[in-house]
Amino acid sequence: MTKTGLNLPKLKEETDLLHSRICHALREPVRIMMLYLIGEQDRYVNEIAELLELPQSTTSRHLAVLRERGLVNTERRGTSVFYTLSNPHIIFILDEMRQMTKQESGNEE
Amino acid sequence: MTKTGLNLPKLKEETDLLHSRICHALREPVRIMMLYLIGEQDRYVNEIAELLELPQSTTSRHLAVLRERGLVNTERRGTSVFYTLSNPHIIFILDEMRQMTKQESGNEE
DNA sequence: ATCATATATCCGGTTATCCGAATATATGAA
DNA sequence: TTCATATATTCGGATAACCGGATATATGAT
Repeated sequence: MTKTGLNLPKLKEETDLLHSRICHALREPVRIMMLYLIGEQDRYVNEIAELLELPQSTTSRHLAVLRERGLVNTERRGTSVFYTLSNPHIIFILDEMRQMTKQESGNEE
Repeated sequence: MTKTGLNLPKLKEETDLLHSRICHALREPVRIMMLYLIGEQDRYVNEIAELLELPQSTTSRHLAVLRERGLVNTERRGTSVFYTLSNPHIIFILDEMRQMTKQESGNEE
């Protein structure tokens, strides 16, 4: 009989949450770039579109995903909408992942 | 003119790497569960299938994704194939994300 | 009110991923 | 070799996410 010391139903619940909040948001590489850009400083939509060389509608849609998942907040300033990180810890997490993959690409045999 | 102190091309490259290695692997909640199960102890395919109540082919395909992305390694023992974490740090990262979403679900207003 | 700018949403079409049954492959035992 | 078990892969079909042009909405200035 297979066993585990993990509380599977509880872990499943938390996993579904972290998946829908974070993993889904990180599904597209450009969204990760957007988080880094916003992490550097608050930014408005066209600024991000220009830096990443993306159409405005595409940029806005990606930002909407980040917003819906709660990773960023918005703040209107005049006609612009500034995006801010709701929790800068996401950058730490991204850096950890980045670090991990960098290590591994060196370990190949 | 829009500016950033980030090295965008380099960041993009590293972001693409972390995305294809990690984010893509975490695209499905069951794959996250699999990492936790394997992180607890080395496990073979049917064991994982049973614990997660998934068909064998589905389980094997998901494990293949984790393998292709370099998150797990395999080791044959008799007729079974044991899966192991190639880098346990992934569990730390998952826990960080889990923590982050738990905090946020309490912050709602 | 009208215009210019900034952002969000809608639209259709395309592509990628997923699923699980069925099949193929690999190992060990008889 | 033949059989049983364990795992991997193939298959067609369904679903979900993506794209960017076009359009709608919101703000501020004249």
